[in-house]
Amino acid sequence: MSNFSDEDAFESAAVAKPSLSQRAMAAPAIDYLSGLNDAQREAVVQLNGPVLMLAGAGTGKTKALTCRIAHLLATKSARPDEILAVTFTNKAAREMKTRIGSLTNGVSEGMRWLGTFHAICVKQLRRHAELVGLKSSFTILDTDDQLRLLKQLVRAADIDEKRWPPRMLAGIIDGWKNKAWMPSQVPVDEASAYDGMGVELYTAYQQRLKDLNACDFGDLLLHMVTIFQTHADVLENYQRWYKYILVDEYQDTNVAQYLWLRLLAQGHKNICCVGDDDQSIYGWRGAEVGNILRFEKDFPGAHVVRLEQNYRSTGHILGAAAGVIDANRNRLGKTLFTAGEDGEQVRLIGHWDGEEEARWIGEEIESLQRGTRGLDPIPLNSMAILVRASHQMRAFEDRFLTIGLPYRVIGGPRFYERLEVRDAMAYFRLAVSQDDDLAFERIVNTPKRGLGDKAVQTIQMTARSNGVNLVEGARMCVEGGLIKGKGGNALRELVQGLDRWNQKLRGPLVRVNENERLVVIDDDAGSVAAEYEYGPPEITHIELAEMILDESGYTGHWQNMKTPEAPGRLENLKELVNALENFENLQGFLEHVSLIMDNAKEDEGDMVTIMTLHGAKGLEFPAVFLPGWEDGIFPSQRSMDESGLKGLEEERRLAYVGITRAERHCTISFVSNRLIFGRWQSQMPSRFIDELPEEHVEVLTPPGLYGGNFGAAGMAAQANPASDGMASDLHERVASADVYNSPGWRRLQQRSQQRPMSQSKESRSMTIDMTATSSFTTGERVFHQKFGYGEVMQIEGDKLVIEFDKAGEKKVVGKFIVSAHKANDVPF
DNA sequence: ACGTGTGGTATTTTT
DNA sequence: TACCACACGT
Repeated sequence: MSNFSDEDAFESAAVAKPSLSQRAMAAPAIDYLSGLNDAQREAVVQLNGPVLMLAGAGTGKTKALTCRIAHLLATKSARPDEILAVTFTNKAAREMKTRIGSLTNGVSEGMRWLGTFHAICVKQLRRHAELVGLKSSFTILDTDDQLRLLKQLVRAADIDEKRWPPRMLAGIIDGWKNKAWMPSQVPVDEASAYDGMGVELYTAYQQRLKDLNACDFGDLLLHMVTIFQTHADVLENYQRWYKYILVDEYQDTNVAQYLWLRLLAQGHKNICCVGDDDQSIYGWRGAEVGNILRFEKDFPGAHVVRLEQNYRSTGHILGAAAGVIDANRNRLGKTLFTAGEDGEQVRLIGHWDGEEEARWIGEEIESLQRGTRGLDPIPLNSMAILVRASHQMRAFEDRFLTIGLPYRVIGGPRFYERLEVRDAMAYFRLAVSQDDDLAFERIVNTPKRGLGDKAVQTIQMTARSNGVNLVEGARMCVEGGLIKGKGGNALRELVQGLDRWNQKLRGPLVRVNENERLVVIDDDAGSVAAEYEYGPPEITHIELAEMILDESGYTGHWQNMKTPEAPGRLENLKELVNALENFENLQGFLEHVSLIMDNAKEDEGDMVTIMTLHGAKGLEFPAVFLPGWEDGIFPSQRSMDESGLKGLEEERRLAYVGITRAERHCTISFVSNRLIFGRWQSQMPSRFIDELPEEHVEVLTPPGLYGGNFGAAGMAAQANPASDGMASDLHERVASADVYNSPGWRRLQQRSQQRPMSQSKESRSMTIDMTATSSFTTGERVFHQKFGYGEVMQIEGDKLVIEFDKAGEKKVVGKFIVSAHKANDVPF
């Protein structure tokens, strides 16, 4: 079937210098085993056969994993290139690589198969692309391209895009690919998804991808699984090559990844999977916790090692986390313990609304930073706010901006997902290959060239009827006079630019004469006679990139734009060009960029981190704040609606992940009233709060004269079930009812000041007004960003009359005021 | 062809 | 409330 052979596929590996590894082996072995506890050591030295390493949060899983690889190398069980080590993120892969490197004196250099699922699959697929109808030069589409393509197909199928958004189709197809279903393998009961057109469109989409010589992320795995399943010879070669297989975050694998792994491990079964079923939080993305739960059945006789000693968190934090996760059924079961101190209890506090929650956390952060309750000062870098959904970040950003607290938001749009970066990349892609129709579509009228829908359609028609790519089609349109005037001229310039940049990229066309002197030939047609070849490029790929962005008018486009975000966009473009330095050429850059969607550099300086719970997995912080623990927010209503008990359990694991990020301080909070989609809603505390064991929790009383917070929570609890009657399944109602009788709930109620309160708008806004100023008292020293320090003279609703030291008497809204004590401990 | 208005919608996001 | 996508008007 294929002409693939060991020598062929692994040629560079076959000639890998044994001398290097031998030299390293000869070097005194680093004592990597001594720093391990018993369980870790067992997981490291049990080299042969299937091993499942169940590694709880903070139990030193990466350490065990890297030591295991070091051990494989040190015992010469495998050469570096015979080890397949798979991670989910580039970050994890990088970290693993460096850590192994320091354990082995650099032997890990040769680990060519250490990487993400996707990166490794690309490497494989480039060699066997023809087996699935692709050329090895295939391009990898990002989600943006994918969506645009699907949109075209949906439109062509004459489907109502309002009722059946292409996004949804993208999700459906992704889901199918995650399950390793080719169009023909989609079960009948699912095939009719998307207005009965699901499979039909999936088929068309795959065909379109093939025509474009492209694949999406899901295809990378799917194609390799297909190849392995249909070409036994190819599979066998890989099975023989990879002597040992290691998998990180196994609980997050989807079916396609699972099949890929199982196929590769089938021979020797030397597979070591590391994971934690309690931290499986990507089910909505196709991850199957079942994969890890089933491991022992898949690999009979598997060694199961539990890492349960936690080195990260205090006893109370672990206890709280354990209490929550304990409510989940169907766990493999681990009990984390620590040799360290109990530390401080997890703190729990309720607030009137989100604004007050943000204000309180802001002050709390500042007091931790100053050092409080006899604790050492904690730098901002050691603190994080972890939210369920990114929109919750805003309240904190607003607040921190007004009080001037430095913060960093992680997990916004990623660098390579930014509009301007994608546009620039599209230009680069076209310079490399004019066959990239999607790239052309993207930039043909960016910057504005006066080419609208009609012009683009003409180009597409011309290209299609002549069987050429869009660039060629555009050329024909210009030369044939189909597109004239301003737009025509601009298009001509663009096409000429693309040709020019492509020439710069390839270098001048040359020919070697008898004296072996390079002779430059005028390159006109692009058809190259056999005796000609391209000389070395005259300019570097970095200069070329700058030239492209400049000559295309793209840089100018942003320079002329006076919108506030324009400077940032230019900044990103500069950064993009800077990133090129790490690569040999543009092609190499593009190849990697499609897979490396890392966040751009993290800002320097001492700042609080704000991020989602999902983003926080794998990280740790001395102090963690977990706001928004309210039913509907967290656990998220949507998760429960869509996935029922399964969804709830995944939310609970998310809660577990959140708590276990904390090393020493963990503060959970909830509010009684939240503005959701522009509506004020009464909130009920999260059911997870009542799963926190009482002995590990300290309930805080919020500051403020009125202290109305818990009263409000009581109101929310009463209001919610009544107004919520139509919602939800039995399980949920039972769970809600439980809240009233739970110890946690009674505790909260006892503390509450039952204030009569109607549901009317007036009374609610009045209450809000009161709490808005409730943190201040007359005579209190306060600080205002603009007016500086002052003293509260009078409180009028939500406004304060303040006598400022410098600015005199002013009336200001309470939310712009911050108590002075954080800036000055003993002000008066 | 491009800018403005309106209505519909609204998690989490490793690659 | 806020944003985005489309439809409409110029």
